[in-house]
Amino acid sequence: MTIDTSKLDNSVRVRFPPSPTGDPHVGMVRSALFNYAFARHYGGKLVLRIEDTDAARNTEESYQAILNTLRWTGIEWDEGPEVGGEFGPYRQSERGEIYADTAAKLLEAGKAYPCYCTAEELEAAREKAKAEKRAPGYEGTCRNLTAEQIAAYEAEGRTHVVRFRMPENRTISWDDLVRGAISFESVNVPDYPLLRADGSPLYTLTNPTDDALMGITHVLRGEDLLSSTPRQIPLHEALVELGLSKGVPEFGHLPFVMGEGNKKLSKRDPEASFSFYPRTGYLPEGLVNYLALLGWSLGNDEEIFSLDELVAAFDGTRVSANPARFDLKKCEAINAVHLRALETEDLAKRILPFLDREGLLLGGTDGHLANEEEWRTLLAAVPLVQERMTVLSEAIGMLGFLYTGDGSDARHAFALNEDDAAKVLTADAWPTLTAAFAALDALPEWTAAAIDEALRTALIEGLGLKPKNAFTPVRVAVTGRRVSPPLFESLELLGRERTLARLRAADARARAAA
RNA sequence: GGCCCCUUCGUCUAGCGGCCUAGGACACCGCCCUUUCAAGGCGGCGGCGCGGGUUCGAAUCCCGUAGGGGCUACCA
Repeated sequence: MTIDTSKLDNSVRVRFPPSPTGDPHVGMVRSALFNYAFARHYGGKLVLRIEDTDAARNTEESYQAILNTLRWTGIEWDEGPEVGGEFGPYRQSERGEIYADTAAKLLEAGKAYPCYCTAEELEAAREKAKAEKRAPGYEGTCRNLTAEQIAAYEAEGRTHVVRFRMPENRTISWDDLVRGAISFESVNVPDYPLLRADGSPLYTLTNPTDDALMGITHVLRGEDLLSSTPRQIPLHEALVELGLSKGVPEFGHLPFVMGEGNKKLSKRDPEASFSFYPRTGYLPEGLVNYLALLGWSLGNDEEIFSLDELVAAFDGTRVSANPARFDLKKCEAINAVHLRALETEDLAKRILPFLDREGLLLGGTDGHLANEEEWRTLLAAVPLVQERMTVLSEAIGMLGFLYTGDGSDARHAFALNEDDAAKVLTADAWPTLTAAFAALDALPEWTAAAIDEALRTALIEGLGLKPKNAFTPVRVAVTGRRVSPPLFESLELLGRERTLARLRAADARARAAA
């Protein structure tokens, strides 16, 4: 909203700091995307930092999934795991000494203090405050302990956490990149823990410390962290005072990505999980485009753009402060536009793994998913289905009939969709099928144009059928479904042998029903 | 409860005092095209939460109010 562009040059350094717990979430991907676009737009750097300070919740699978997610999406990080950088290491679990040292300095300077309250005592205080309708935060019990009191606690064998000492009577404010002026009164921000009783660091310490130490200039993160900003700013200031940091970063809080109802998109919703998209056959181009639209717009009426175009346009000034509802229908529609724009060969390559996953391919040599014939068929079929698809997995249903065999090979055998067959291959369909068989069996030249002419002559002129009634039984007989790619081209691709065999089988079925 | 954020069609948004009888996209509904389904074309439905101000003039500025959301951990 209000960005001083004079300060935004190639010194821009932003970061994406995921916590490797669970499946990557689309909200997380959007956050990474905005940071990436912002960094690239200003010629700056994107730092990937893994915030794995909660050993109990982190998993290696999640860590790998995050890296794979970013790669699939096309988000490249300039510093971080696997690429290194001068501010590493980039996994917080490997930065223990840095945090211990920082905490010690904070403690020594009086910016932080040991707190001997037990979890039970804190819980009791919270309950009491709630009952008395007071703010339930930490009340500063140990904020001004004397040396004697500390010694007494130690003698008791009590352990302590380290708390940050919030400044008193101060208005903490900043100019949020997304929301403009925001301010909190420090009395409403309790002293918060930096170190656990076992001495291990908490997010509250590691996140600002690393932002400071890694020279982060702009923090673009979710709105859920907005209320932690007033505690982080004084910590940043303390780090500057201690000579550990050059300055306090700018903050921008991105709107939530919502799901059904008015709740944050939860892990319950299948579309919340990033893995849904590659699996279903969304394109990176499509997902990136849609995700960028969640809280951002180009400003004109254009909604279709590439990652590069996003980078070119994303200056950080057009981010909306409103929460955005995730709309899978629109995501599909955007994806479909990108899918339709693909070159034939490109689309064919992307479809291949889906056919393979379904067991529809015999496969080629040298690790190719398809043999030459299968690949040629696909190249010819792609133009027929391209504008009928929104996601890649749909190719399975639409093209499956071309990749089913007669049972003698390793592929799935051809099978009719039972619902469609029951509706269409009825008793009165057999004359149509018989006539179609005869016309095609006699056809000298097996091309779409010739098939078209032969079927029209035999069925529409010969039997006096309406096109819809003439072609639907043929379609179901040969492709197995009432909805298929264009019929004549489909028959041409399928070939005379399989077409006639399927017509004959369908004819027999229809006669049996008579 | 306290603190903070948010509020334009069902959804995502454009709009930053007059260009707005509010524009686009998705969804939805018609019609056209058509061998199915799509795609495409044309058209339709549908919105500034409410109340006060400020102003010649407010979706746009201010105040209030209502509603929604977040935070309030020795999680991140």
